[in-house]
Amino acid sequence: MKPSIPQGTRDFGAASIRKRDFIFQTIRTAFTLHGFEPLETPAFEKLETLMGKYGEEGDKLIFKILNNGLDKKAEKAQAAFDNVLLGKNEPKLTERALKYDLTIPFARYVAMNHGQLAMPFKRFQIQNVWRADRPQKGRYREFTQCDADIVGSQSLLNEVELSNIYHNVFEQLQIPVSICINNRKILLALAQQCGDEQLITALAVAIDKLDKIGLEKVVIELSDRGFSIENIDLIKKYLATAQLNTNDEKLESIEQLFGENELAKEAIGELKSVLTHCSFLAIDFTLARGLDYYTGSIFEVKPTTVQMGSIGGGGRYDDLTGLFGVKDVPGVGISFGVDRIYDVMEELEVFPADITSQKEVLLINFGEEYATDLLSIAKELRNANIPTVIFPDAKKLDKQSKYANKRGFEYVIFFGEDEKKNAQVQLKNFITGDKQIVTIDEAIKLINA
RNA sequence: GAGGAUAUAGCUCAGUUGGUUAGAGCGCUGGUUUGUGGUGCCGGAGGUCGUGGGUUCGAGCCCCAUUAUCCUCCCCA
Repeated sequence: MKPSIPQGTRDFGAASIRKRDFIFQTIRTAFTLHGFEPLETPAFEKLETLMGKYGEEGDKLIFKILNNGLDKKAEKAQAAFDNVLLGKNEPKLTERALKYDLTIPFARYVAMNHGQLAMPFKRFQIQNVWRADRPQKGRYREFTQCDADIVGSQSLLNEVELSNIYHNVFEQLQIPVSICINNRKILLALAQQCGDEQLITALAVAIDKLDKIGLEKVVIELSDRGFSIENIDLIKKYLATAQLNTNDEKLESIEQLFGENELAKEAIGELKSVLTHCSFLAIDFTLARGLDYYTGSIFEVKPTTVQMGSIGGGGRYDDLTGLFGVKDVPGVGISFGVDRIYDVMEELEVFPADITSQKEVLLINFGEEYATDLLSIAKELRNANIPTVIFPDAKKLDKQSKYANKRGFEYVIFFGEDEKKNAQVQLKNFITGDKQIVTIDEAIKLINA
């Protein structure tokens, strides 16, 4: 058979792992410096833990794991399978699923352990998640998320801290981004004005498309969804804020639009409070975000110079653990999409040059009789923190040298008959081509220089 | 779920209106200095043209089906 990997997955070679590690390190350091503690949860959860948390679409995109020992009757299995395809829970066929994001498993963890956790609880989590989505540019079926959440605190200071993490990390990674903020309460207020808070989902879906399909088509979609002409007129006025340039202008026009609406006043107050400390944030009243569990601030990060979907997102949820029977644990969190960040950085060519080159040394093998010497040279080099490879076979020297060249060793050490007589080594710099005969200690100094 | 594109050597691709032994670059491999790589020069291996049918005297090229991948929309990181 022709070897291949499943759709939407990737292998990571040495070069890409080093680059990915660079991103992970940057994010992990920022999380740690802001006092978040690490957490890991299983790759798969009980299906019931995940189902119904991501909306109808989300349920279909969850990777379900087939049970072992399935019912042998074909019709029964088929019926169960059809249920699963409809996005229903079907314990006879599948009762576990790969995790879809890090937030819901985290909520499950908090709900299970809230008695023991020191509140406010701050955790970060860097793990893979899986989605049975159709892969395309910047979209994978297995990808890595880096989440930081704070639960057990209503304070907007948390929003400020998380915003600062976004700001710091993308600055360090040298990705020009716009970090957008909005507040779900303002959308809820808009739904209220339209006569029904339940309309928020339909409203959010339509509004979110503004920059993609344009105002006219949004209006058409809204009217298809049954919004009245007066309501659409209101929504149009609301969307007009997207044209304004500054946060102040946007806030002002929204204030005028909503007047004395309590929710709107709350939302505006919260936005202003966060903006006081984070002037880099950009208000975007058309930002909606699909996930239903957000209730307050919502964030989204987009690269400004590269065509790519959002590379980060998050928001406040007042009752995430309520889904698991634990009330009154409000929280707020953000997420980084490492895979997209990687693609963006690759496109912008902003990976530091030195992460791909390692100061490694190759010891040329002149034959079995030198094994003991090579091992002790290697030991000295490694004690000096120099990654060292002993070429295992006494192949021709040009073969060994070619290997050194191909793998990108910075130094090669020759230790053969002549060198052994003088208790020295020949150190060759494979970048410059310079050779010199020196003692091992001198070689170590030269390499570490 | 809807739409579009592609499938030829290990990789990236070319292949002209269907016409003999299907090409290039890179990579791999051997030699060019029998203790030294990268650049040069010479040589070599490697493809039942995604799969299955059909049209034709003849198909990499045309038609149908199928599978896979990529891209767009939906949705998202």
